[in-house]
Amino acid sequence: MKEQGLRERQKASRRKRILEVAKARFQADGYAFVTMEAIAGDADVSAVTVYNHYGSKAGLLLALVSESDELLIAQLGRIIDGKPNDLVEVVAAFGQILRQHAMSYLSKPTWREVLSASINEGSRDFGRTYMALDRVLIELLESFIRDFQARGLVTLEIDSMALADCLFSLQNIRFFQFIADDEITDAAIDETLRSDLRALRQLFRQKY
Amino acid sequence: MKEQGLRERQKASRRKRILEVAKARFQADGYAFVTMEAIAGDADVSAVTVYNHYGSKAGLLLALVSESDELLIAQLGRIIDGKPNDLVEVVAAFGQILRQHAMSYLSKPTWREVLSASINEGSRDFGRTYMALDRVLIELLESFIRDFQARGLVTLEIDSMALADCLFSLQNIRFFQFIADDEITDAAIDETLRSDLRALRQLFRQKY
DNA sequence: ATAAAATATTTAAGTCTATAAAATTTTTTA
DNA sequence: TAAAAAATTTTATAGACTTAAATATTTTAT
Repeated sequence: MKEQGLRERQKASRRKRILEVAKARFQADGYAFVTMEAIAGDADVSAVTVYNHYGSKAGLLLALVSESDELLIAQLGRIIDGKPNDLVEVVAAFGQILRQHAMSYLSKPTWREVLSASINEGSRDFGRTYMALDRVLIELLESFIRDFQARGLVTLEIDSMALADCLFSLQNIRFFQFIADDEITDAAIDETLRSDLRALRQLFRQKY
Repeated sequence: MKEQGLRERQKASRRKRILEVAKARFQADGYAFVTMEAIAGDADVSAVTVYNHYGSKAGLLLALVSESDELLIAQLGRIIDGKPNDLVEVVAAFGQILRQHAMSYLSKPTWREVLSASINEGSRDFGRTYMALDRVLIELLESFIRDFQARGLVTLEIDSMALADCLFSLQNIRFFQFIADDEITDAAIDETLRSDLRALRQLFRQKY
């Protein structure tokens, strides 16, 4: 740890306080109904200070989301403990944990704001923050694939990174669809993802 | 055609005029810099009327995008004319045409607004409009797959709809990534998509 | 210890999207 | 031709976001 002056500590504590009250407000009243003024008021700062720290209302949301990551990663890591023998099951479990974690944290409408913002801010600072989470998840999935390779269940020929990226992406777009539609259930998306992998297996198993 | 009263015709013509000036303005000045007032002014209506017709600025954009569909579908339809023997090539061509069409119509920043809005409005009216386009594209891809099946290149065992949905989705998330990042080239995404399919083929070819 | 520099926050003012209600115009219908 | 219906405009308002200037407050250099 490097020496922190008073100024830096104050700034960090203000920043933390803003995020805390934002989370409480979002959960209590729902994202759309919370004004930036209200958050600023709760945190005893001016609205402009909130903007200085987080850039936008969506920025606050993205900061909140990336906060919840350690927990998610720990949960996902446990998939491999069961020594699964089927990669399809791993991908399905991966998707399911992601969706359940997401739903335990925010509602679908609020997640839509998150995804929407992450695309819109794609190239900018905290758009990248969100992308960085994806990167971590892909690396986790890659480690599972390498485990399969080590156990002789997946051929070493395969570029584990490419496969991880692809399987994660497939899972991810189904996650998008899950979030986009209020009616779609977790079970329905799970079945879609399995159906995806089934179709791909059938396609590539045949020689042509 | 059913008989249209004067009122309906006036409404339709106003609606059309609004979309036309919006398109011109967006292309000339860039989406972010165009105000709703400016569009309304160009179309000789009040700003509220623009909102009445299209709901929001993003709504205008989505209406514009779905306008360009017939052309796209015609172009995509031509893929099958070359009688390709490799489904991977079909998917790659599909993605490439989609990206090129998109880029000829709007810039990446503007497309980010479109995608962002389509997620955010997921459940509502024109969020569905955008989803409907996806549906059409999936059906087109399915017809290609059935063509492959008819020619004995793909086993009849496969649920062509499930495969089309899955392959389109994979292509689609790569499209999202293409749009999200200003730096990524068309060629890079093409390679990623091919690498996806390569990895999947290697995975499912092996027996396990 | 203190003046100067650097940093962060606040105040104030304004732009733009979006919505709502009331008033107005125009077309349709009886 | 008067009443009803439909669409638009006017007016007013909330809230996200931005910018510039003013105001502390901490840091640093003396």
